[in-house]
Amino acid sequence: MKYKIWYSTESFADYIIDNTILNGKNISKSKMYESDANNSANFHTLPDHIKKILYLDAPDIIVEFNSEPIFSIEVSTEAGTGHNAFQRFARLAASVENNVPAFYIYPEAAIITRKDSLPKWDKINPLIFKALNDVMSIYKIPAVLYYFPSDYRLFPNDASSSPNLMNKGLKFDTRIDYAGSPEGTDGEMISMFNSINEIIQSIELDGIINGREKLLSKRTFIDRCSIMNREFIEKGGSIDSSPITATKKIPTEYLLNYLSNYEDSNYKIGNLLKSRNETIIYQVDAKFRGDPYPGALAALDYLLCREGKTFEDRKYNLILAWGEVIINNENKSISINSNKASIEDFTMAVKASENKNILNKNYTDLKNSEISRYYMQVRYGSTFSKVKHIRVYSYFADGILFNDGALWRDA
DNA sequence: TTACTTACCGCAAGTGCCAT
DNA sequence: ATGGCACTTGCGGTAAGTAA
Repeated sequence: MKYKIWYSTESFADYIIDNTILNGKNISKSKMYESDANNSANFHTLPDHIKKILYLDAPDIIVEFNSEPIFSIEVSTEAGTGHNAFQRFARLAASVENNVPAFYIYPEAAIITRKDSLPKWDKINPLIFKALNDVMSIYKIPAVLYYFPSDYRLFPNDASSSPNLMNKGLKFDTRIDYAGSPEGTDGEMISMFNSINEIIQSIELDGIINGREKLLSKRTFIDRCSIMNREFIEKGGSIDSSPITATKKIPTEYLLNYLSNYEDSNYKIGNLLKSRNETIIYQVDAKFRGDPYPGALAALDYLLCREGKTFEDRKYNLILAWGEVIINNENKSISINSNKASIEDFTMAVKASENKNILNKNYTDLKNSEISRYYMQVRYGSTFSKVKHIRVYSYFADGILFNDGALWRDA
C-alpha cells in the first residue's frame, strides 16, 4: 500500500497531497522528467510505465499506487479561447489511453488587458467539454475538467473590479509552500479533491483494474460529467468552433489522387487510408512548430474521427496539413498552399533528434552515467528522444502534408 | 559562464459577425 | 455602411535545463 507522486512542481504535489486523503498514507515524491529530448541526464531513470504516459506529453502530476499510475493532473492558467484550451489535450489523451484517469484544471475565464482597451474576461472555449466527454465515451475512464478558481462569476461584466486583476482574475492559494497552486478552499477544487479521494478509496477497495472500471459509475463522476455537459450547452458550445473550424472533410479519393504522385511501378499506397471513405484534414497555416497544434490534433481525433481505442479504429482518416488546403473538384484532388512551412522543417526536426542518439558510440566511449541511457535507446531507439510535436504528430496523424512533401501510413 | 534547446505560458493581430 | 466586439489563429517571451 504505497503511493508515489511524480511531479514537475513540488509545491503543487504538496498541495494535492495535503488536500486529499493521500495525506497520512505511505507516500513518497519523485521529480518527473519530460523526455529524453529535453532532459537526457535523467529521463531514462523513470520507470517504464511512467515513460509510456510521457510518450505523448507530460502532465503536471502522476500519482501511482503500488507502481501502477492511478490518476494524472494537468493545470493551466491560460485564457482558454480558440485552440488554447486544447493545447494540453495530448497529455490528457496519453493518460487516458493508458487507462489512467486525467484531471484538467483550467480557468473558466481569465482577464486579458489588450493594448488600448479595458481589461476583459477571455472565456473558455466550451468545445473542450465535448472533447473530454468523447474521450470518456471511448475509454470509459474519467477525463474531467475543474475550473481554476477565479473572480469571473463575481464580476462577469466588470473585469476591472476583480480583486485579483494582477493575476488575470485568478485566485491562487495564499500559502507560500503551495506557490502557484489554485486556491484550495474554492468549491471547484474541493470538488476535485473529493473525486481524487473517490479514486483512492475505489482502488484500495476493489483493486486497480476493477476500481478504475467502476469510477465512471460513481456518483462523484456522474455528477461531474453532468456539470461538464451543462457547461457545454450553457456556454453555447458547438462544433462550429476552434479547432474544428480549421478542418475540411474531403472524399478520401481526393487524398489518394493527391498522393498518387508518390506512386510508381515499385510502390503503391497501402490499404489504411483507402479503408475510410472520407478524410478530415486539419489545416495549420503557420510556421512548422509545436504548441498549441499537437494538443488540437489529438482533440480533433476524438472530436471527429475515433470510434475505438486505437488510431486504426477511425471512421475518417486524420490528416495534418501545413498550409491552406485547396479542394479541386474537377480533377478530384487537392493542393496545399503555403509559404510558411516545408517538409524540410519536419525532417530537420527529426534529424536534430537523432543527434540525441548515442547508439553509434563505442562502448569504451560511453561515460558510466550514459550506459543506462544507452541501454534504453537500444530498446526504444529514438522513441523518447524526439521533440514532443514530432512524437505527437506522427502518433495521431495518418498523414502529414506540406506543399513540398508528404508523409503517410500504409497500414 | 555562455550558448543553445525544449517546451511552457500567454498575448494580440486578424477576421467576421452583429447591432446600430 | 460601419464600428465595436468576441472568437480564432498564429507567434513571442521566458524558465529550466543541458552542453560546450
